[in-house]
Amino acid sequence: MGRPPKFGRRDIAGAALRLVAARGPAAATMSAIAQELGAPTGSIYHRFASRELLLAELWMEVVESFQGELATSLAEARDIDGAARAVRRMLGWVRAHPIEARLLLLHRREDFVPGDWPDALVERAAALEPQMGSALRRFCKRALGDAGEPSLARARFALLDAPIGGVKRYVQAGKQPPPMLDELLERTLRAVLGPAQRGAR
Amino acid sequence: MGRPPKFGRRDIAGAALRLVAARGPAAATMSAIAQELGAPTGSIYHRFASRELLLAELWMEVVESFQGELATSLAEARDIDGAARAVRRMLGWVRAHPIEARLLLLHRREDFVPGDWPDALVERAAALEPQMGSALRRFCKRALGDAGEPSLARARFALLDAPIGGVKRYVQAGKQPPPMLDELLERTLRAVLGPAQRGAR
DNA sequence: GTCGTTCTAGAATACATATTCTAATACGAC
DNA sequence: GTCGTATTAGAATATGTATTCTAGAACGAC
Repeated sequence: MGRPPKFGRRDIAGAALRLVAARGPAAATMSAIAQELGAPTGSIYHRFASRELLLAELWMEVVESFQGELATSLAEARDIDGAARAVRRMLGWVRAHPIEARLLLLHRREDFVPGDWPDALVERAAALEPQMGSALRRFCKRALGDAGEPSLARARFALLDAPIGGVKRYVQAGKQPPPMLDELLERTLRAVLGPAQRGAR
Repeated sequence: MGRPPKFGRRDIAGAALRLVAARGPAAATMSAIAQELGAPTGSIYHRFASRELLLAELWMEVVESFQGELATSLAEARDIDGAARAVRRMLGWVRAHPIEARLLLLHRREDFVPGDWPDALVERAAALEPQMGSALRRFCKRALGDAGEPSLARARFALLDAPIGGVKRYVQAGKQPPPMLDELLERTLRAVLGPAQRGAR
């Protein structure tokens, strides 16, 4: 019953994603999204109560995809080699999702959701922080035998900050991260998390 | 002659900087800046022709400060130890300029200057890219004996991307980067740029 | 003191954007 | 075919922001 939808949530979110990737969140105005989609602005409001909700959901989906994969592969990592695999998989995600990577790595949450999360998403948002945090903590305990703050900080740097910092340049340039980056990040990982002086034979 | 100024360019830029650091570039509206300063909006236009010009100049100044210091200390680096010193100095800059660091590291140029640079600043802007680029290239030649793209990519990662990625977390949190970060970044540097298997000994 | 000039003050304007509203449509159920 | 309804369509509205404009104020020169 009722007229069949011509523009679904998926389509709308997709149009917004393309705009964000190409010209940043500020460019994703309701009229720009509508135009990108060939729809009137009114139709968008049949699917999303507000622009904020639309962008918030878009952001959330991308973060969940990225972080979900990373947390999963980190949960499987039982040692440094496993961690190296997790980093490689993160790069794999970026290579496989260049558009989403631009949204995620080139912009901040605040540019999508200024202030607090809309009520409809607080629960999903609340699940995000602990997921990554506990994945890291467990990994530290398991692979390094210690989940104290110093170890945690090391792991955060080697598994998150350095990889993200390293890959951002390529995402920004619209290029695929080169294979060499995998190697650089693995070296970094071993230098930071590896046994202190294993090199001495 | 003429009425003495009550609000100078310096004051205005300072107010804008505080707003950007605290709530992002979008929050630095002309009225917000005026309010932060206790001035009417009109006065701002006596100093800056437009909001775009104001923000562009602010951004430019911070980038010049940051990059100038980095390029200088990189120019002095004659080997890996020198590079490590340069990285430490970069962290020093961040520690000494926490507000400016927030502007620089937490936001993108596009959030300040959408599109091309205003005419008044194209020259200054044009000088920025080559400065860093040639500093890196010279360093590679001098310290690594090779300025090919692979070496350059390594140096960019070890000297720019990894440090920036690592420090951003603390800047975001409004905290000083801990001393441990210096150590992590130095390890990274040596792992990425150092002689391949020096460890065997 | 008067004049010329540089500035403060803040109201008025122009414009862009999110959101709402009213009407028209296209389909399934009957 | 008629009815009910979810949807398209796009004009109308409300709000926020950059910018401009008009007065008036404060100083130095003379």
